[in-house]
Amino acid sequence: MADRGVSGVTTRAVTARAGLPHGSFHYCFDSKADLFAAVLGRELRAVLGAAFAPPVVPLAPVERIEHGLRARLDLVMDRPGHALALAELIAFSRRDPELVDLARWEQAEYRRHVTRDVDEWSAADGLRWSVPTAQVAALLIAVADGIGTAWLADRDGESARGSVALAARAVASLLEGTTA
Amino acid sequence: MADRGVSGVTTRAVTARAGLPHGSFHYCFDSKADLFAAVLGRELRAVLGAAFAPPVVPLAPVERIEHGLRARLDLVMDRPGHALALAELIAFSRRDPELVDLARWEQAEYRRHVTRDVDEWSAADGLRWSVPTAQVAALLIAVADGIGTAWLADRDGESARGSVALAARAVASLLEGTTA
DNA sequence: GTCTATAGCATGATAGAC
DNA sequence: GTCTATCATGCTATAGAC
Repeated sequence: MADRGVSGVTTRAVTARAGLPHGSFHYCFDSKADLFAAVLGRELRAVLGAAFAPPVVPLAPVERIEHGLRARLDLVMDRPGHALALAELIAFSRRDPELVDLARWEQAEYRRHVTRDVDEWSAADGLRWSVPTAQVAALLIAVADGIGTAWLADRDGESARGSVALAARAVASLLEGTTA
Repeated sequence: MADRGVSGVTTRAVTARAGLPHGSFHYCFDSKADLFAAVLGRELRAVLGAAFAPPVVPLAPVERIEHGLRARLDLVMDRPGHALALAELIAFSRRDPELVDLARWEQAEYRRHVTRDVDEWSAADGLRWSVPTAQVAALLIAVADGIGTAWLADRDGESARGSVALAARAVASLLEGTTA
């Protein structure tokens, strides 16, 4: 999928890459939709895990936010084909009722994770937000997603990193008692 | 494409929907890739046009930014199938060298437009940004994109509008001489 | 220009030998 | 469980009648 895109994923291509005969496909997966569901589930869980794997060192708010956004961007920049494929698979899966539920659930879970993460370090540093942290989390996720998507299109790393730094400053301004 | 996704766009489906015989396809378009290029080009130009069609009334900076972001979000919310199809087509087109150049060019053009727009109303109101406006534009585009994508997934309009309002406040904090 | 018919191929899935 | 062979279908594209 990373090499040839979603449309390049045929049962034949999959088994050929695995060095297996074509017929073996259907006793590993019931159908192609079944394979897509498995891949989507695994990848969404991987993104969810990776986003919080490295426990962040103590940092000032702006740096902390920037660090989180950068981690997401690095994930995309390190494996563009991979990120591209996942984006394509997610876009594709929005048509399938079963897949869309899976993606939706994982996304809600992701948002809960980010919200809790923001809650935790804000509390630890005695910081207060001027809006509910769930809303801050939703914005952070949207920003990270948008910056990653933009980079996938223009491959302009400097611009993407600039957006990250800028976004971190902007979001940090939503902390109470801050001055721009 | 809006109804059945990119994979549902077959030469047969297209001609059937148009009430034409199948053979007519290839004297309207050289190939299916040709059709995709035409659709992508038209849609990208439409987005580019719509984003600046309604000349905004005099507003304070935060409201002005919020208005712009809302306009983009409304485009998505008004025609989810349409937005979904475009997102899928863009994801798909990143595999094709010819299509990717088209998308890239239009995206650069879009960024130039937004930059100029920000420049214009900032100058008119005598406002100054603490970073180059091109960077502000890149962030605005990423934010708008991310919020739209999030809404396409969860269909939570309240959350999306909240993100827009929040993003507007956050971005406005990048204006010089502002207090959060 | 318009349309029918078909070539030529790739696909997802399965039947059935071993 | 493993693999070959094949089915039935759907696809893009084109040839050729009118």
